[in-house]
Amino acid sequence: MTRVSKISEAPPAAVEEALIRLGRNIRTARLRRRLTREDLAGRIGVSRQVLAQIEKGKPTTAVAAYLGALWALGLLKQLRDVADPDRDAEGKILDRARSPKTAPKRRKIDDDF
Amino acid sequence: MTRVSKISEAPPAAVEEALIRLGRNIRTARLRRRLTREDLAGRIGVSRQVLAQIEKGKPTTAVAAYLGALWALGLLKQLRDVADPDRDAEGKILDRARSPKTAPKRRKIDDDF
DNA sequence: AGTATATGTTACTTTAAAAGTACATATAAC
DNA sequence: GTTATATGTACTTTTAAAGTAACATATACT
Repeated sequence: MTRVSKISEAPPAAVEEALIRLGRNIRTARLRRRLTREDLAGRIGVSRQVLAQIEKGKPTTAVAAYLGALWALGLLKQLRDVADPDRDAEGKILDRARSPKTAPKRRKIDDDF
Repeated sequence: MTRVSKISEAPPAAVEEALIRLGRNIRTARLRRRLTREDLAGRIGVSRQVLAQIEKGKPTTAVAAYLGALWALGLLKQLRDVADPDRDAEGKILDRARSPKTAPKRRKIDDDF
């Protein structure tokens, strides 16, 4: 970020809620394990301020910091199936028979006549 | 990032693999939906370069950009249960009966005498 | 209650993320 | 094959993320 993206500056409600929920869950997991912010932050390799922001669901924080928190809490495996193609029913339907290496071409200018 | 964190600079293998897998899955979902990087990036609100890095699993990219990609692909709901306290069996066991607002105190200096 | 520790918050500095641009290459469609 | 579009890559500028430090407040424990 920096020259912060629109998605980070004003995330859609669904994204904002997902971040807040994820942060809250990380906090709950930390407290259950009797870890201080300083402890967990140290294990992750970030400052305790960054961990505080993760627990608040800050959008601009590095994805690795979030995953690192899950990892340090032993919860990373729960991420394995997210966006798994085998589970993407919608995608399977759309993907009728092909697997292109790039998206199909769409012609910028609509055929006009 | 910037003054890049240890977790981003040299992520543990499990985190790195999770990022690469997630990025690859996002790419697969995009192609199945016949979306160009430019299209999807536009919907997310990031540049196409950032989307390219997401698809590679770049650790330092903002978490909101990743979640935004899942959101724009209709895959965000799969994240709901990640780190869900109700599913955190390990945490439940550790959390024998209490729910403190801060971590318990541990005494920095070992009782010495 | 008192005290030590945990967490919240702010200010400052350093540094790289992201946008924007340009050009090269790869792929799809013909 | 040709051509148009998609993707890869490199560069510059701008700006805020993350580290560090300091201090205030909240909470846990006795």
